[in-house]
Amino acid sequence: MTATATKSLRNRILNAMSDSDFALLQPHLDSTPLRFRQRLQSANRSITDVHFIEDGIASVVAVGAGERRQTEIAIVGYEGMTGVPVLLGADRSPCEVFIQVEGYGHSIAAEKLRAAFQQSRSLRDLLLRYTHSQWVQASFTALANARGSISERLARWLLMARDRLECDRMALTHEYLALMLGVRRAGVTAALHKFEQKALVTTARRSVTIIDRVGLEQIANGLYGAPEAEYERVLGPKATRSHRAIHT
Amino acid sequence: MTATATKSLRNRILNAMSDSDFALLQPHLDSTPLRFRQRLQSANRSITDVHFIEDGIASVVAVGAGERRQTEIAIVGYEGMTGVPVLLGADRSPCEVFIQVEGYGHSIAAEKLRAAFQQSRSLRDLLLRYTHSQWVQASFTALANARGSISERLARWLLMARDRLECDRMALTHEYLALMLGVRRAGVTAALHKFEQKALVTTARRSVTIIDRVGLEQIANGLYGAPEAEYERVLGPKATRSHRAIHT
DNA sequence: CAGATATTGTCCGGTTTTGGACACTGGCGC
DNA sequence: GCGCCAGTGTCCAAAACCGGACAATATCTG
Repeated sequence: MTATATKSLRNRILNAMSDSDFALLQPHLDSTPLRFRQRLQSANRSITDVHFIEDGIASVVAVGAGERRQTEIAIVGYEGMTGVPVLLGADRSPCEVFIQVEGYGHSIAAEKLRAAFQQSRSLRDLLLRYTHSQWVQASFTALANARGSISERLARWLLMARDRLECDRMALTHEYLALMLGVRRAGVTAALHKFEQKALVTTARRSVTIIDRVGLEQIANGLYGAPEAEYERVLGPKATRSHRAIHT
Repeated sequence: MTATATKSLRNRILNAMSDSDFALLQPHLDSTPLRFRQRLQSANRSITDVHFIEDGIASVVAVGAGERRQTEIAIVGYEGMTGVPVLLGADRSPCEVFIQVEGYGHSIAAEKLRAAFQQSRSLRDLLLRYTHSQWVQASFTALANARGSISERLARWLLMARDRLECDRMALTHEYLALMLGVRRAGVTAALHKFEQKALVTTARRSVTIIDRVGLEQIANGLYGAPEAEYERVLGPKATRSHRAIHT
């Protein structure tokens, strides 16, 4: 709260916690840039630190046997955090986490977070509620993958990304989208063309811009919405408190 | 430990916990049958009680908009428990849980479990480690749904069910398997025929019997194994302690 | 034993997706 | 100003899968 170099926090988890809980974490928080394709966690390797994201998008990806067998499980933006396994007492998991859209966040050493997690019941409750919402998101990813067409899944993905970037224009390649959805690159191209014909998005090289959000939600056909509602339900309304300040 | 009506516990979570943690739960545990198709949790309705399964299989299913849009996220047998959202501080979730293969288990009121969860650090750690393993299972379900063929997914499912029933013969209909995998019933029939031709299983009405486990693992093609290994890693080896006894 | 019902076997056409390939293009570095 | 190349548009044949339907066979009920 000193006058020098304060920065407002956007991360909704950090914002939602009590002052005392925040005080537990603040000494250990480091503001760090999140560069494109930066790997925050590797499969089956110890998770050293956890990131509360301020801007950008991180992907949680399950990797099976064989390099081509991977797909996105969940995405994390300023509404969330990476490293959920740390909370659950697993120092590692068979999933990778990497930055899909660059931005920045606040990192904290896994042990420090874990210590605070053990110390404060209210912090624990908050972080576990977020864990629940991420679980729900993963569940609906599984549902979307089982029953959804490429168009439906792509629409869902674009909407989820938009929510987290709070910006209609997203810099992504078809190749990357295909990797995330676990489909062929050409399939993404075709689906985007359909969206463009219906005036739902405009595309350019490395860029997709949403121009009809409601239309996309209709395309997503029920695959978008439930996890988002669940997040709001358990993490409370967006503006519970004014943005917290942090000095850097 | 009285001589009358003691029953050995098979549930691996109950078996893995310390005596004192078990003592916290035991007064509230009720042995209950789990009947076929019994619904243990409904989507978006308060979870009243949690089940530590002793025998049988429960399915966690995500239901989207439209009745046909549902698919299995995770399965739970004697290695686990239902009601993970209760641990995470959410009294409900947009998923259903119901009994897929009948058996029995020990139920406990959600508030009682939650109270014990808050009271004992070690109990909390254990239950959260299980939560992690269930998350990993759900992640690989999402991966399987995205990238796996019907055969691969069916092989994975049969192996997971076999692990939980510890029995090679399973009583299930193609219709039900199709519902779980989120595919057409005829697709399951065709895949089972392929398995039968390769002498991996034998089938009968309402019955599938695994006769070549290793062969099925090969069919599953990397989709089976990782979640199972993660469970063993975080929940410890199977026979950490002798089976606990409970009087009923 | 005679339905009635549940379950499985099978077939169809049509759609979606895949794997692989190749041409085109916009923008960057030199 | 030119070449390079990541990124995109497009095509093909083959496979997988779907929705729907109907027949055949177990199993159950009375």
